[in-house]
Amino acid sequence: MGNPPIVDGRAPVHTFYSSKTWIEGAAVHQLEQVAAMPGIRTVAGMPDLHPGKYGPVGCAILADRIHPAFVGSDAGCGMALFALDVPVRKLRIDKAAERLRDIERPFDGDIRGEIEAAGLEPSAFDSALGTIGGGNHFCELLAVEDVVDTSFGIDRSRAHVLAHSGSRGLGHALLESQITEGLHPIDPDSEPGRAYLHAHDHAVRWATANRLLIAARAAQALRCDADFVCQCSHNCVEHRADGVLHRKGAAPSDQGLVVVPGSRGALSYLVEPLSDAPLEALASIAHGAGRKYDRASMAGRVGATKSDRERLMRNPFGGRVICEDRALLVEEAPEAYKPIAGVIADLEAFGLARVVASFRPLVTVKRVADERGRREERR
DNA sequence: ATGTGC
Repeated sequence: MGNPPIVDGRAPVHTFYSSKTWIEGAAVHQLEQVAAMPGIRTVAGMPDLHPGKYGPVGCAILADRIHPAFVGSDAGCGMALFALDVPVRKLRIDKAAERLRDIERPFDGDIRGEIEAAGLEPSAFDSALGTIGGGNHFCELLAVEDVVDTSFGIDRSRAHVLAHSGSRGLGHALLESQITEGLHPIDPDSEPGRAYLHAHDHAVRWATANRLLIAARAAQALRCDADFVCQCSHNCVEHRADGVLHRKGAAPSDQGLVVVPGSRGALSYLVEPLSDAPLEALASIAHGAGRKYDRASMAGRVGATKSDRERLMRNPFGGRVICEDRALLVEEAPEAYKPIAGVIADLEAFGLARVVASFRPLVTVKRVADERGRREERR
């Protein structure tokens, strides 16, 4: 079971974090505000809970209607993990980092073919397919740190690739269209409800195709092949028999293995969600470490000098960080995130998941400046 | 988060 629910006439709020886990009061307040809204049935807060723009991040919300705000502006955002057919010992980190820079450039392959192969309708945002995007998105080359459960076939020697990205302009346009209409809850069985779910499902499938293409580009850049391990979305909504289930920064516990990434300076974990987890967790688990500090405060925390930036371009394992956007380099510093070990410990303590394997980052690719260096000029 | 903006 989770902690005793917060109950006072509102929908029950079940939380799955210990008293030792850093949770901002503002995030708990947002959770309680959600629970007080009409038509909300149950709310589940995960150990990576933190405040968000349209509501708390790191939670699952069961409601009678669709709340586009709970899905947020990046429907379909999620993680995909692949095993590369190259052993880590054969990789030179600096060479790999140089090669991986290329994947942040626009994809110059057959985008229309990729869209068709994924069974997607063309959209106005397809030119971004296969690219990482901004914010907390990344593509990471990893080494296996430890395999706790050998039954899933994780090979200790192989390098892995983890893609964290979403639906780019597609999901953004979807939320913008809802804001125009007043951002109110929608009956899933109404015509607008069906239209939202249709556009949402399209964004989720686009985001999935995006992650697969990012990983394929990474493998191609490293001259190797990639074998699929797992993938899921942590920003999405699902019309189920028991209601409308929203996951905002929450990974599904009913769709196989899940990667719960730490910051770019910490381990990431492959976990097996447990089928006998408490129902109050709403078929969900944490989606990552969760932010500890807001973006704006990070320059003051990690410094903004040249040597500060140089430190941020390495990780504590001797790996590399490719991020040519100075502000982003600082905003997404490892210090901005909670320690992942606590999040994993909570998932295990509350019976939500167990660890299969852990990974350490070798190269994290984020923004790369384009030819004209425009992203740097803005700063 | 954002085909990220005058």
